[in-house]
Amino acid sequence: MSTTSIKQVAQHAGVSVGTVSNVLNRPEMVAASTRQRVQASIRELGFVRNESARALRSGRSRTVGLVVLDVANPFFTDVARGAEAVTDEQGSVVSLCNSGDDPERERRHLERLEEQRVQGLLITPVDTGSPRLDQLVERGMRVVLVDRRSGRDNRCSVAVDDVLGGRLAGSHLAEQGHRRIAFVGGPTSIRQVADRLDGVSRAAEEAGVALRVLETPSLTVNAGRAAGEAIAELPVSQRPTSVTCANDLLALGLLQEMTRRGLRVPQDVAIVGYDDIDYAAAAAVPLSSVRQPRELLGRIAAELLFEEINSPEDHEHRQVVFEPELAVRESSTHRRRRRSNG
Amino acid sequence: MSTTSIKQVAQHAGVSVGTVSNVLNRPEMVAASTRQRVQASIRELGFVRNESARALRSGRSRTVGLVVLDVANPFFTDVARGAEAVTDEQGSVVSLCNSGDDPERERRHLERLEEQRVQGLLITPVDTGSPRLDQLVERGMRVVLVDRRSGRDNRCSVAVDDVLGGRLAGSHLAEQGHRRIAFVGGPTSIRQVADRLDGVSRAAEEAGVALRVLETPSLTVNAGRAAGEAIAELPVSQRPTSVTCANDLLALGLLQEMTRRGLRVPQDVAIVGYDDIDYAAAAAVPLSSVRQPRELLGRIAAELLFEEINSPEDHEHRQVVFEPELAVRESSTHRRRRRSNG
DNA sequence: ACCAGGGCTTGACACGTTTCAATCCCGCGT
DNA sequence: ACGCGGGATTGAAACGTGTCAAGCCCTGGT
Repeated sequence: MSTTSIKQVAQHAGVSVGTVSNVLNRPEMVAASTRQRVQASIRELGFVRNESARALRSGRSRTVGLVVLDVANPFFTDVARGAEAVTDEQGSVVSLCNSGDDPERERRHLERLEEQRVQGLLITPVDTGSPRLDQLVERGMRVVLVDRRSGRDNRCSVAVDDVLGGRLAGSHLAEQGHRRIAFVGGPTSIRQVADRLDGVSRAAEEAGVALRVLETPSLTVNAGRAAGEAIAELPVSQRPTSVTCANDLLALGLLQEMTRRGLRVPQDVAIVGYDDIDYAAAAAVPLSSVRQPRELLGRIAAELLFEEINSPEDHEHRQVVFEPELAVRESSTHRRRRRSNG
Repeated sequence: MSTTSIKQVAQHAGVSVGTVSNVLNRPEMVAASTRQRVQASIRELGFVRNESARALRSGRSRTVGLVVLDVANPFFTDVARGAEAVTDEQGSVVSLCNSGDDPERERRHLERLEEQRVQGLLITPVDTGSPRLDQLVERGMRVVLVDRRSGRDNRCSVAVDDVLGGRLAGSHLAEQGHRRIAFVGGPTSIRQVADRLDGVSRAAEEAGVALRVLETPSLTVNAGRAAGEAIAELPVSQRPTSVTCANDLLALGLLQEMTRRGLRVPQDVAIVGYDDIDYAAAAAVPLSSVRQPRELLGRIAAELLFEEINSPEDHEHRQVVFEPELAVRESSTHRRRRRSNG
């Protein structure tokens, strides 16, 4: 590997290491002629700064950690994009980690990020209840919760009102005349899932319609297919006429399985998804879905984090909550409607 | 931040720093009683190893870089998953970077990864021709090209035969009786795009059918919509009856736009995508697509990299090429066929 | 001629580890 | 009683950088 150090540059340019360091970090402090000579040596020797040494010496890295539940989920990639934009403006870099909804993997990532001495952490934790995060905060790690509300007031959080989102979906279906509604999603240990279910069930209660809950082991297309199988095999008299899914991947899987079995959407079963990912509108039947400001979520989370990093003294923790909207499309409306635009 | 160092642990446990280091790295070398005492101190003080210092001292980090063109593209997230699995087995960690197809962002990422002294690099470069990568290799960086064949023999590469993929798509369409075929994709400076086009055009030539090329500025759903607009507005006599897209995102956008304008797929325009992402089969009209072993691509790339890292002397660079397959679905077949399974 | 002051440069120390030769201690064989 | 071997521990050096007090030289003012 490129093993040239500041010392060799110094020797080559006939100056001291301190001067080279100054050229790199405060170029205005060094005389123009010297600066040029040093820069020439740097180029000639192919010198590359050693980030480990810099981090060690200055006591802090230029990295923030972003831990998400599923990198393959477009929701999180959009969040990541927002977070990365802000981080980039701050001259830092994002270390993107995928917990895959597995507490053990999450633990390993957190351990590593802490060893890395990252500046801070943006995280959608697998389990909100775990004390691990609190311990991190107590040890001085700056943490912002993403897509999750903080129970404590010792950190910032950026979230979307999932109860409201669930309610939007549920009451929309009730308004469409559905009397048997199902909710597909899980595991309910995930806070978002629980909140969305909560919203749907409140809406169902208010409208006086029955709610059936099908818990899934994960939030993937495959789990959606499996749920679709379960629903399709119910006797028609018991089968729900509409389903709210905890996210779009489930909804897409469900839709796919329905179609495969010859059940029509929305006539036989109406479907509402959650997240409004790009593929939702492009699905076999354009999917109604609860839309969240994904990229903004990431942006704001990162901004809060850097606010805390840059002025720790007069920073006070905030809990930001966005409101979702329902994008109504064909999968949940009986009358076929012409879409006004793409 | 947790600022306890090995020195403080040593003092607390009444041993020397060397011993603490040994407890951490070669626990079998230290007497059981001492080990337990040290471990107790570690827990009590909440000590966390400083990765920067370790990397500096040992001269190498435990990180490999993975630079992709688009993290939001499921193709790359699957590649990343494969690469991460292998990296994880090796006790290292992946730093996932998104160049967004922008040479400048790619440059910044490479610079940072080099400063980071990463163990190696898995990369799908924006521009194969750029000398930057060669310079990196010359400076001793271990590089494996992903989804791209290496012109040089100074590094490994893992790719899929894109010419073959294009040919599969093209001859499939010709066999279906199409006489006017279009190719949608771009920019053609991207090697994959050029190769796929090459394959399609060879197939067209062999079958003696006309090929029209629509170059797009990027490989996104939106670009697909725009291309769809262009195609739909051609006079029917000139309009291609089938389209091969350079990736599935384009195909989905194209499909969406066709449907919006009342053109039927596949009757009016047949479509074949590329990548066979999960959403392809779930699209409005299930999408025919060229399937690549995405996760395997990432796995093998990482395995080659670690082979080179772990035994640099007897490692010889290899160019691995996988063969793609065509997944035929409704979007390119005239007769409706029942899908055999999900 | 001398001093003050300011612009540049230097040199040494510190950051937290790992590594390794040197040392220590203890029990065993003679 | 003595030396020896070997396991356990120590202490110091090094990794590459940032920082900062101290020193250098030169100019301008008196």
